[in-house]
Amino acid sequence: MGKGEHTRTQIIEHAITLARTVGLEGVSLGALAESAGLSKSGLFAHFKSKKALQVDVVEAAAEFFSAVVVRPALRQPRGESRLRALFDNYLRWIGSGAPSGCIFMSLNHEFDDRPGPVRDRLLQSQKDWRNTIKTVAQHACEAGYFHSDTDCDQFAFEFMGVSMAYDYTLKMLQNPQAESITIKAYDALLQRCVMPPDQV
Amino acid sequence: MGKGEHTRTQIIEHAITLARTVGLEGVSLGALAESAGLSKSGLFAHFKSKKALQVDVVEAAAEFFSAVVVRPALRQPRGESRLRALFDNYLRWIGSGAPSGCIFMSLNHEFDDRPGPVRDRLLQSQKDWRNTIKTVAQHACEAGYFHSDTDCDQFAFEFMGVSMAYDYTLKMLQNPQAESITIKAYDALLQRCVMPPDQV
DNA sequence: GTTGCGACCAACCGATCGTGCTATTTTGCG
DNA sequence: CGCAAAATAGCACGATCGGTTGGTCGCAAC
Repeated sequence: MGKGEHTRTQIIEHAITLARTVGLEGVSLGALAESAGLSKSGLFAHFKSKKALQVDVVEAAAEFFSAVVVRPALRQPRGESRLRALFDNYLRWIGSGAPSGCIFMSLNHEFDDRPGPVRDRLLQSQKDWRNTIKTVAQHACEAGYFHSDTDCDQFAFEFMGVSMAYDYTLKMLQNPQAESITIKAYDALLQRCVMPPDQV
Repeated sequence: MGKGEHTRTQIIEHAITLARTVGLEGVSLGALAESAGLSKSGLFAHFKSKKALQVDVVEAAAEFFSAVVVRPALRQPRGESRLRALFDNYLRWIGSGAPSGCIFMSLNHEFDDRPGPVRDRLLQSQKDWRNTIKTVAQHACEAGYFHSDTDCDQFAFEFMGVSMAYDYTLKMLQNPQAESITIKAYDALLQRCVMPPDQV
């Protein structure tokens, strides 16, 4: 990997950090250059345009998400433990970071009414994520952990709901009990889906 | 109401509309002036600063929310029907409008990491709303509709979760079944809280 | 009829925006 | 080392940003 590639990666990391607080549109090239320690034109040479930079940022964030949330969970055996890992990792993803919170939830709201390549890439990552949840839930059904008639689309929907409420309670309300409330909600959701032990 | 007041109200309405797609920071005074049919300076004369305008916008949105969601629900009798009305109105609030979606959910994500008067006002409205949900749920307990040991904070949390997932499924995923999925999720949440009929 | 005031506007300010074009420096290879 | 290529910086551009200034217009009170 050449030097340019390395710098480029660092730029994107700084962009992600800035975007967490001011949004992706709010990241100006001047501010980003200063944050990354380059001149504005030196930075700009790495990207074709600001829009392209934004797409690259979403791309990088999606890759990072997959690396720390999805792939580790997929290394767990199908069924309960994989589902558990998916939830644990996601909880950590949302709760950690500086500043904390899931960057995709912010970006989703920023771009849900802004058609274009950024929204398109964002939507793709969201569909992937949602599909992952759904598939993992289906495995839980096949493994006999969930009721076989569990609606896995519905499960994914409510799973996302709990996660969003967590992000909101953590970042906006700054409720220190956010995590424990979230775990309770998730447990309640699970309880509706799992087979009663005497039926296993 | 003088002419100035009327113009001012119209400006804020245009600002709310624009903010739905570009965010509140993204509403420039120039674009807002053009949208409202005034000169930039003519518009600016109505506000002390852009920040003050933003606070006024949040204020107006909160008032509107209260008028179309909260107050009509509070006219219903305590217990089941008031809770039902609260949910129905909120669902309509999220699903209607142009463009659709709850503007507070967007603003929350935009300002959750931006300390200042806008965030403060936003947080206040969120606490009010959350408190409304909680209180209405408590009334449902007192009326014997909910189990008396229902955790109403937990209920409010999960209620918000379902609502956020709705907003997301509607605006980002653009799933036409968003509403029916949401109603199912809400019913499941209710089912955990309501007294079984034979115990009533 | 003129005086006073609220509503509004054109022109402008310095700063910053994204984005080119042209050096200049730095890097990696022979 | 020397040298081409890659990486970065300097500089300038038109546009737009939030905000200011000075003033005009219509209307109501006197």
